[in-house]
Amino acid sequence: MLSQIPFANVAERREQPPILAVSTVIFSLRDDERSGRKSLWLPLVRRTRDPYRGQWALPGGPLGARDSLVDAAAANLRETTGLIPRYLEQLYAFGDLERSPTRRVVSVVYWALVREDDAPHTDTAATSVLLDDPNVAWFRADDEQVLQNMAFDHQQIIEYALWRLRNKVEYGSIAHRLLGERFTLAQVREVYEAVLNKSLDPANFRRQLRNAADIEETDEFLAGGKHRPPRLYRYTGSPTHPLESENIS
Amino acid sequence: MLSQIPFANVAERREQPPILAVSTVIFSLRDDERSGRKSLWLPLVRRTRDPYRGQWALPGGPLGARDSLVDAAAANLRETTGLIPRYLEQLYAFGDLERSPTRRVVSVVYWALVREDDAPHTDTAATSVLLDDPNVAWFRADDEQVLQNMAFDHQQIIEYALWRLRNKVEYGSIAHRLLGERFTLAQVREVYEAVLNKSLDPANFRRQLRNAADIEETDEFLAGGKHRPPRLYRYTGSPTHPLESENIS
DNA sequence: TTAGTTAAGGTCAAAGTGACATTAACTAAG
DNA sequence: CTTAGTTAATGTCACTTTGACCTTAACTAA
Repeated sequence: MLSQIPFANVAERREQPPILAVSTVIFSLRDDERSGRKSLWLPLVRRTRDPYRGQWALPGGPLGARDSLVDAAAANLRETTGLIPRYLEQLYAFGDLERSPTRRVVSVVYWALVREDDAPHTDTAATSVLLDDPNVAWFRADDEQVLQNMAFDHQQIIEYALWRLRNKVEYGSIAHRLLGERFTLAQVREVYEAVLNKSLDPANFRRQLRNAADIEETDEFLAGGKHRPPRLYRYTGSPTHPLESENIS
Repeated sequence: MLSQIPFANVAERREQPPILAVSTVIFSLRDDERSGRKSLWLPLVRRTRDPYRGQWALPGGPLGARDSLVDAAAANLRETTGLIPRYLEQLYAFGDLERSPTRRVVSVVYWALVREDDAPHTDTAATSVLLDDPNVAWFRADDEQVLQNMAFDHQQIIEYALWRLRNKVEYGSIAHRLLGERFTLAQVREVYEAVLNKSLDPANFRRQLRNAADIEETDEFLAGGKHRPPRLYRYTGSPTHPLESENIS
């Protein structure tokens, strides 16, 4: 594997100070024809330079000297994908020696959930890896084909982000961030079915959600379906700890 | 506040690439005369240089070019405190612009739990801030006096580590790491009482612990008390995710 | 032998959970 | 206008889990 970047020699690059970078894993909910259910999708960018030129990678870039970590992640995300997430949560700092074949890079990775409306799923066709035109595309979060051919250690990063998502305790906050201000209980259930990848009893799920103190009913209903209009609810909780949900300045 | 370090000027230092450092928050259990219960203690080191010379700080240092993040944390810990924790878990990466008054520093912070035996609580007297001799000392994790006078943003870091500890889901693993291989159910209860800072019903706590699949009884008993000898138990669980418990190489 | 102490297990009412049935309120087909 | 289809919303019931408390077991020290 050739590289045009200096310090490709291991002994040499190890003497260089580590580079600091930030990357982001973004999840969004989307209809999935394959499973019939909603499922999780994430945007990736195609690398235009070595190493891993042409392969898919997480959006990210070097940490600017004037940005805090979370600001750098947000700025980079806007530039590369056009996405403006409302909040970012720190996932993990990856710093193994051999994670980049060129220079030593320590990546602070953030993750976020965005609503379907905020996520311009520009091209449905871009869900195929075969496409060679655009440099940003959305993929199913469990698309093995794509994950296994990612640049750097980004496959592990995405898998860890998924693990964290599935092990998030708070019911309401995830749904709220994927769905928006107001949502029906059935939509929340769809979120959980997508994340946990299993069906849930609608009646029991409703009972548990309503008892969870951080979800509150509104006076509005969602009309338009071919059935009784469901009531809309609102999320009233706040992040459990400031660092678990960083604001973007 | 004077400083002998270059780039003290804000405009200047912002052009410098960020420095990468690692620090560690270590918790250990210890008898506490004040509360009558066991409580959490942590080791701090006294700074011998500006900035914050003379104040207490978390053990830590710059990231060596040859070390992975977790190895750097472990090596630094050994050098500054003599402690060799069996595992480290990544807590958070702190990277705000103004967290160090001199150069821009991004700190990847780890945390760990160590058993009382592994923690050489050398000097009981060192629990007082007034002492001026040693450069390492142990303090109660809720000692406001000390926390409020810590160097850098280390007070917030410790508070976040405590929050994470209190919100850890797994019953068994925390106790196992603070106590060792074999332990009585009452010792586990003491751990929880110390961490959560409240009393728990011994009978109900026992019932719940025994039902938790990752704790298993042994054939041994702990003799020596002035009462019926309690049975010893063993932790059989494994970390929920590799990144949640990094091995030290 | 007895008092003191903690271990270990049991009881019982209250609360919570999972499986499933019933009624409510809309749309669309005839 | 009526009826079938669909999902919303609530209720029922057996079963499990929880919190408060009691009883008995097994040791030490006086």
